[in-house]
Amino acid sequence: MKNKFYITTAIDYVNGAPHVGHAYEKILADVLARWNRLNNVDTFFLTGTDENAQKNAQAAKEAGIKTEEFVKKNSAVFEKLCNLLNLTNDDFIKTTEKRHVKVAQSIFQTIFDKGEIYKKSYSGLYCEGCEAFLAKRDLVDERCSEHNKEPKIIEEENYFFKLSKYEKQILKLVSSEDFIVPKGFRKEIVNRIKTDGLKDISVSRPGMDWGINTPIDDNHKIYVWIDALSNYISALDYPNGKKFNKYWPADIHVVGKGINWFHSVIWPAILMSAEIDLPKKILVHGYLTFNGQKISKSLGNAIDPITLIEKYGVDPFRYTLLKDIPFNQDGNFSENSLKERVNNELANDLGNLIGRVLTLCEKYFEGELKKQNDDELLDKLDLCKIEKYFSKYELHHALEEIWKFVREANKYVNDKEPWKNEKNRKEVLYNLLEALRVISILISPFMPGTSERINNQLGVGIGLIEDVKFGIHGDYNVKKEGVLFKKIE
RNA sequence: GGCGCUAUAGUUCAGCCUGGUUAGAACGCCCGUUUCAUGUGCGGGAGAUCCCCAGUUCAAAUCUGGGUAGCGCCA
Repeated sequence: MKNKFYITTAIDYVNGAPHVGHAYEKILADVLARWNRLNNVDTFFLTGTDENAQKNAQAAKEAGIKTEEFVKKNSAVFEKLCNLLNLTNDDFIKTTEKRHVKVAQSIFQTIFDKGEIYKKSYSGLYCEGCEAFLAKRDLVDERCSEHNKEPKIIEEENYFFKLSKYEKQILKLVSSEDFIVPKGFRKEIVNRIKTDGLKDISVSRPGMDWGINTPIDDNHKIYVWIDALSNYISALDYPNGKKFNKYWPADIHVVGKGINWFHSVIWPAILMSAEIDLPKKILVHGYLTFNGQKISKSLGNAIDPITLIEKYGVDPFRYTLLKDIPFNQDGNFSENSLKERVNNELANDLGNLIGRVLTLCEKYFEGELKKQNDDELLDKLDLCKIEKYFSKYELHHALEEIWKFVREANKYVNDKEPWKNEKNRKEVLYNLLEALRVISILISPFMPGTSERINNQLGVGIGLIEDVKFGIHGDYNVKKEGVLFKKIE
């Protein structure tokens, strides 16, 4: 009874430019969104930016630009990235937007009215350099490791959310096999709750000049939990929007492993308190390294994905990220690997297959092929396996399975030798065209642009998963249009 | 410190949950072969102390315990 699919990415801080890791998360979500659309599921895909974070204000200050302008400028880069990545996101939420501010405040108010937000004084180690409280482990010789300053003990009043009240319910939620995937990340959360329990958390910050005011106290801004996380429902026009009624609860929140806790524990507790349905799944992915090195600005290797896309094209970029990185592990993205994959898998295996088949069709039949009998080439495709891999989010395995079929098709051309065997030439080529049509459908979530180019050459429209079988199309009129992938170097 | 993840051919990974054929694949390398095709395709070959130690078992890459290394999370 699955008739809708709501998927989100985390919203990104805009204190710097997007890096490959941002691109990876968005592509991952996009492939899943596209896959659901292929399966005729009404899909809503959301991504966006977290603009209210203190980090952004700090970065703006360092850059000597007004925070509003800084945030607007940087946010636009993230939005541009979404376009360049060819994402099918249905909306792009920015947390400075009115529609979001309204919702964040109303959730804060709801929880406050319920008596689950209360004021308490809090004392901690405050570093003036960081403008933030530090934990003991951040200290080296009693000093802030970054600023080499001794932190002050500061006492301030904050509003706290009674997270502790939800310990039992949250533990039950996160213990479920379906909620946090993959299971390593589930264990991490379950063990942590069992060991440390849940303590109330601060949900406001006093004396800040950037962020959303709490509805109950103008001296306090809403802290990240209630602010940023509520983007997932503010974008749907909670509480009465049509989209909210249709798409909430989220089917998948795609998040990096660093923010698993916030999504698996804090966010559900906030929703419980506000009496809103809970998301169904938190899909946690690992981190990327780039050319073998940790992605960090200080190392200067936070290579701009926009540059990479311009250099290599968006589909090779999408393909390589998804093929190279096992979804439940950290992975490395390297230009060298991209080059090898483009040359071998895209240009040779797939591109050449399409080239040779279309050339044969044009050479012997001028591109026109009437419907023929099934030669069982398509039986070599294991769609069930591909579907299984998608259901387990093992996209690199899904791709591998599709490529097995590509190789089968190449082998089939060799075995049948249609340039030699006139007798069954027509049948063989027709079966190959059917194979290409099916391959185009299957790769469309990963490489939508390439899929479209294949479809154009085959003279077919956009297909769905239900079209992945022999004999759907009828007669073909194909036209070869150059090579699909140029080799690199 | 606590918890979790990872460790398998030169490289990137699969297999581990549900122990049992000569531990699979891709890339790279070597050899053969083909021309419809993008120096493309197909076939074959070399290449692995399955991180270490111990245990369970008739049997361990797989299960258990301990270690080592890398990474992550700790509100």
